[in-house]
Amino acid sequence: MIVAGAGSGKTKVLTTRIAHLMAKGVDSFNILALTFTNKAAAEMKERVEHILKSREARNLYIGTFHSVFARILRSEAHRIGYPNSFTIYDTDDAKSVVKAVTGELNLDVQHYKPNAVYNRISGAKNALVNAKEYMADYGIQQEDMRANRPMIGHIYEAYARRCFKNGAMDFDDLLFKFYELLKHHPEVLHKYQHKFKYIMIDEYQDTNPAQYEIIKLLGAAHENVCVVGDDAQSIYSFRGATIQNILQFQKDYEDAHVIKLEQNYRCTQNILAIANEVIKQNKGQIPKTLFTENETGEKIRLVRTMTDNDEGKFIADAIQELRLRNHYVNKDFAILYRTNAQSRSFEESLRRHSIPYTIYGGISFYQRKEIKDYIAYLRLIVNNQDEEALKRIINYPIRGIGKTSVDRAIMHANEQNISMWQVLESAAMFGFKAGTLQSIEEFVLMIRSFRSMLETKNAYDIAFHVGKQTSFVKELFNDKSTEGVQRYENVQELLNSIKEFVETPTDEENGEVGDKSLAAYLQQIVLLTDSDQKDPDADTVKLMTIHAAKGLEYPVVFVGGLEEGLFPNQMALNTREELEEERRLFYVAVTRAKGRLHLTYANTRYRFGQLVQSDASRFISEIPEQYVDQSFAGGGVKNQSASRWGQGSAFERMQRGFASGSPKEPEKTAVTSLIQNTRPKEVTHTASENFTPSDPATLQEGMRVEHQKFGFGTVLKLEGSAHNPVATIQFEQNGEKKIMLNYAKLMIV
DNA sequence: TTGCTTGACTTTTTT
DNA sequence: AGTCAAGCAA
Repeated sequence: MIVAGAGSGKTKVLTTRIAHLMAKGVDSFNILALTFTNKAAAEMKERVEHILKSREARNLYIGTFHSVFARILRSEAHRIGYPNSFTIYDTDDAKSVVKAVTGELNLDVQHYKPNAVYNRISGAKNALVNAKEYMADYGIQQEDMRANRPMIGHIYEAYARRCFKNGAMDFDDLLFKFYELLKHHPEVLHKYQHKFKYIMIDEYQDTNPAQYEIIKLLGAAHENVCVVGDDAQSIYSFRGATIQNILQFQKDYEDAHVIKLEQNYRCTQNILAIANEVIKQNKGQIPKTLFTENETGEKIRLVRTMTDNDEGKFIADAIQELRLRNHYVNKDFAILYRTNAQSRSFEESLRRHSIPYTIYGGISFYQRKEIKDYIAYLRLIVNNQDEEALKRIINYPIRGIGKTSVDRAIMHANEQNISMWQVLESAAMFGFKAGTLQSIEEFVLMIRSFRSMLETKNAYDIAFHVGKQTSFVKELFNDKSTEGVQRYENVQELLNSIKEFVETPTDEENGEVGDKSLAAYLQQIVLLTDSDQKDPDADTVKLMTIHAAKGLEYPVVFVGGLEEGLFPNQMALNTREELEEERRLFYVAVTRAKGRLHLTYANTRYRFGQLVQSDASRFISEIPEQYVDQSFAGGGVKNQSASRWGQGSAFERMQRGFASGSPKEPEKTAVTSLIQNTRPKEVTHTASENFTPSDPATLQEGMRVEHQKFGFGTVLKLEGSAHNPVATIQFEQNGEKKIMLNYAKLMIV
C-alpha cells in the first residue's frame, strides 16, 4: 500500500511499477490496473508504452472498475441469466425505471422521489446488499421508517426484477453482478484469479465495499495487490466510498508493506502550507505532513466580490493580466468550483473577454436528447427487452402510438409476464385499435429489419441505415433554428464516433479481438465521461468541479464560490464526517495549483433564480494570514463575514423572506389581470343550419371551409403526418389557426 | 392523440 | 433561471 500525498507522484509510481514488472518478464496479460476515470487509464497506458517503447503494453488490462468489469461481463453474463449483449442503464435510465415501478406499486411518486429512492438503492448495491437483504435488515428498515418511506425495499425489489427482465444493468450492477458472478461461479473466479496475477489500484481511498470485496476475491490466489491512495483526498463517500478500505488493508494482507510518499513535487511552499494547515482541522486523518523543496512562490490571493458576476469578471480580468505579464497561455489556467451550476457566470465573463475555455461536466454529449434518442434505437435493436429504449422511441418520430397505447402495452406485459416488445410483436392479440395496431406492426417490422443486419453489418453501417430509414434525422435536418442545426451536427458527430469506433484497430488480443459489434459500442459509450471526450491539451481555460479536477494540475488555479452554504455545501453540514469531506475537497482544490492560487467568493449570488447573500467560507478563516495576499481586491480577511447591511436591516429581512420560501400567493394586481385579458377574443360563430362535416381527406389547399366555432375561412396549407393531419386556415373573423383534422369538424363550402 | 400552457422543482459531488 | 411533467384544449 502506497499512501501518497497530493502531488507526490502516485501515478508515476504505478506506471513505473507496471513497466518494471514487464521488464522483469511478467506477461502483460497478467496485469490488471484499475483507475477511476478512463482518462487516467489511457494516460497510464500511454506512459507505460512510453517507458517500454513497445506495443506490448496494449495487452494490459487497464481501465476503470466499471469498464473492466463490464468487459468481462460481456463474455460471462449468460452465467447469471443476462444476455451477453446486456444494456447498461445510465443514471437517467435507472431513475426512469425507478419511477415506473414506483408507480406500478401504487406508491406516490411525489413522496417516493425517484432521485432519493435511486440513491438509496445505489447505496445498498455499493454495500453489496440485495433487495431481500435490504428488506430483512433491521437497521435499514428503521432508517426508511424514520424517513417515512418504508416501501423503498419493495421498490428496490421491483426495480431489480425489472432491470433483469429488461436485460439491463445499472452502473452499480456492473460491480454488484460481477461480485455475484465471482462469488457463485468458482470456475469463473478461478479463471480470473489466474489471469490477473498482479493487481494495481489507483485512488484507493475512493473505493467502495463492493469494489473492495471484488479485489479481495480476485487477489486471493496470488496476493499481489498494490494500491495507491491518499486518505486526505477521499471525496467520494457520497457514492459509497469508504476510507475503511485503506485502514483495513494492512489487516487483510498480513505481510503488506506500507510506503509513505510525503514529498510534493507539484506545489509551491505557500500553497502546500495552506493545504496542510486546513487539512489539520480534520480529526479523522492519517497523520502525515507533506513537504516540498519547491520555491516559496507567490502568496495566495484572496478576493471578495459583490456578486457572482463580479467574481466571473475578476477571474477573466486576472487571466488576461497574468497571460500578458507572465507569458502564461490559456491552458495554464483552471477555474474550479463546488457545483456545476456555478460555471455559468464564469462562462459568461470568459466569453465576454474572448478567452477560449472548455467546460467539463454538466450535460455530456451522450446525454443530449437527440443523441439519446438515436442511441435508443440502437439499444432496442441490440436488446429488444430494453423497455427504456423502447418507450423512448416507440413514438419518436410520431407514428400515432401515444401514451394510452404505451400504457396499455406495459399493462399487458406485466400481466402476462412478458416483455413490452413481445406484446408489440403479437399486438393483434391485445385488442389495440385498428389504426394503432397498424402503426405498431409497421414499427415492429422496421425494428426487425434493423435487427437482421446485426449479424452481417458493423455498428456504423447499422447506425447509418437506422438514421436513413427513420424520419427523425430528416426532421432534425429540416429544423433550421440555431438549436436545430446544432442537434443535427450532434447526430453527425455521433455517426462519426461510431465510424471511428469501427475503424480503430482493437488494442486487446484477449479473445474479444475486433469486437466491433453494436453491443460493444453501446456498452463502451455509456461509461464515457465528459473528461474522456475533451482534449486536455487544447489551449483553453478549463472549467470543472473540484471532483472532476482530482488528479489534475495547473500552473494557475482559481477556486470560486468560497461561501458558507455553497462550499462547504449546505447539504454537507449535518455531520462532522460530511464537513470533513468538504474540507478534503477544499484540500484537493488547493493542491491542484502548481504556482498561483486564487480564492474568490461573492457577497451575493443568484441561486434558484433568487439573490442570496452569503458569508465567507469557514475554510478561508482556517488559512493563516501570513500566506495570504489580501491587497488584491475586495479587502481583508477579518470581519468579512459580518453583514454589510447590519442586523435586521430591511435588506436582510427581505433576504430572509425570499430564502425561507414564503408561500407564494400570486396576488392578482390590476396589471397582471390586464395582461391575462389581452388574449385576442375569439369571435363566436354560429354554424349554418345545414352544417355537415366533410371528409377531411378530401380537403385541398385553397378551399373555402366553414368551422363550427371559427366561421368561414380559406385553407392555406395542409401538413402533419398521415396519422395527424393539420390544416392551416385563414379565418375571416378569427385570423390564422392550425386545425387538427382528426378532431375539428369542417365543412367544405 | 397531440401540442401548448402552467406550475412545480431544482443544486452537491460521478462511474 | 431554466427544465420538466401534468393538465387541458383541439
